[in-house]
This record gives sequence, C-alpha cells and structure tokens, in this order.
Amino acid sequence: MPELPEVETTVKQLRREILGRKIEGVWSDFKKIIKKPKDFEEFRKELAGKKIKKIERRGKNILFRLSGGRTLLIHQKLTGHLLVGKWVKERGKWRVFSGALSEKINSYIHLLFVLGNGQMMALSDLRKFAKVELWETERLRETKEFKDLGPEPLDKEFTLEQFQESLKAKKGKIKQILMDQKVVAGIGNIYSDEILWAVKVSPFKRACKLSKNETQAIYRAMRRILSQAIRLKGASISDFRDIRGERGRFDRVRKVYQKEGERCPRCGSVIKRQKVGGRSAHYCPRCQKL
DNA sequence: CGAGGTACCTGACAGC
DNA sequence: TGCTGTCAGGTACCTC
Repeated sequence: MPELPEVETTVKQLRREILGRKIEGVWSDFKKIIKKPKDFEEFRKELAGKKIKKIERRGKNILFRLSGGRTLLIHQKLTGHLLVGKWVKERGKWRVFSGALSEKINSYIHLLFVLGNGQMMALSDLRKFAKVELWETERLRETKEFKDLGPEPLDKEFTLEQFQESLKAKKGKIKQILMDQKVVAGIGNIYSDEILWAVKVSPFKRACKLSKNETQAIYRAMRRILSQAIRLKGASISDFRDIRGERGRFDRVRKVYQKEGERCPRCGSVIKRQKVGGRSAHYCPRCQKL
C-alpha cells in the first residue's frame, strides 16, 4: 500500500479536484471491499446526495468528511489507489475517457463514485485488500483503531521527547516498532528501511537499546525523508499512482528498499534482505551493524 | 501483554 | 510451456 507520503499525495490532489462535489452514485463489482455498512444497497443509499466537505489524512487512512455528519474512510492497504477522471466500460475493462493522463485502461477498478459533471473517483485495487467504511463521524472517533493510532510523524506537536518516551519500553526490533501504527502513524516497509539506512541503525536493533543520539537521528530522518517523499509525490515501486495515474518519483532516490544484491551507495557493500516480523528488511550489513 | 502464524487477493518472476 | 514456490507498499484475527 501507499504509506504516508503516497496517501498525503493522494489527499492533496483530491482536495484540488473533488472538494465540494456531491456523490451522485456508487458502483462496485466487488462489494466485499465495503466493510461498513455490510449491505451495499445501504451504503449506496446513505451516500447518495452527500457533499464532500473536507478531505483529510490520518496515518494511512483517507477521510472524506461528508455532509450529514458522515465520514467515508478509505484505507488502500497494499495496492489500492484512487483515480479521478471519467471512465467508460469496454469489454469488461474501464477505459479512461477523460481526466487521467497516463492510465488508459484499468482492469482493477472495483469501486466508483459518480460525482457530477460526469467526473468519477475510482478505487483501483489489484489485490482487493483495501477497506472502505462509512461512519457517523462521532462514532469513528470512538473506535479502538482510531484511538490507538499513534501521533502523526510530521506534526509539530510530535516532539523528540515524545518519540523517545514511546521507544523506551519497547523490546521489539526498531524496524517493526517504526511500522507499528500505534507508535507513529503512517510508516511502512519502504520508509522504515530508508529511515534506518539513512541513520546507520540496524533494523534488528531493539528499540529500547537505542542510544539517545540514535533515537534523535531516527526522529529527524523520519521527518526529513517523509517530507522529501511527499515533495516527490511518493514512491511508485509497485503500482501506486497518483490520482491522474502518474508515478511518484521517490523510488529514484531510495537507497535500499528492494535493492537486495546492489551496492550500498555509501560504502559499496552488498545490500541484504532479511525477514523482520514477516516483512523483508533491506539494509547495508556494513553501515547498519547491530 | 507480546510474538508468531494465517487470512484476505492477484500477479510477476525464478527455477525446474 | 507449464507447474511450484516466493515475493509484493498492510492489517486483522487467532493461538500460545
């Protein structure tokens, strides 16, 4: 899935394109993607006529604040991405009619919101892991998932002291801790690898064993790299696209993620890949010693 | 509580 | 050409 920078890119572009629009209709060929309400007809009825008043990001979640006190939540998981344009269906596939520039045919559109002017917002999702939920805004705030979400790493209020405090008691490996949405919201596999390479810390190092200097370096690199990735409109290593179907440029500057067997740009050693908690960590065995 | 496995899906790619 | 196994930006849910 898109991580924080990719979701932020999407949200910024959506604000420009569809803020203030009314949802006129909903189409889906994979209704299981809508987790709440379970019944698609109910989902369709509740959305009909709602106006998109605000679009926000919280961690990796996209929140559409709608009229009538409702919030539409979309989590894109691994391969979901939102596209804005106008499509027509031809031989079972959605073809771009207007709006999107580079994505001419998309076989993975499973949910479409008709927004008026013939404009549409589509959720394309190869692996169908994305989740879509419609909430009463107040109820959503009370959910465990939301209350448990950690601070926004780019928030001014999120201080180094806070970060140090949250790592102090963690026995887990730092890579896993960085990806734990309860510790910090929005970091996933790409950016955790890139952050740790930047500060020469092993992904296997226990969070509680980090020195003050290391923690500070991670904190700073986290903010720097995420901001840089947002400026570059995210990473399109797999199939993330922005809402016009265009690729992000972070993958051009990444140093280790999915670069197993290549040379470390800093010391020339061969980049290794090793599992950490079920995910692949990519790192330089020389720069990032345990 | 934490750690680890599995489930949810589809597709690309390597090796036989 | 197929078949098999592995891997893929995430997270929920289960068991121990």
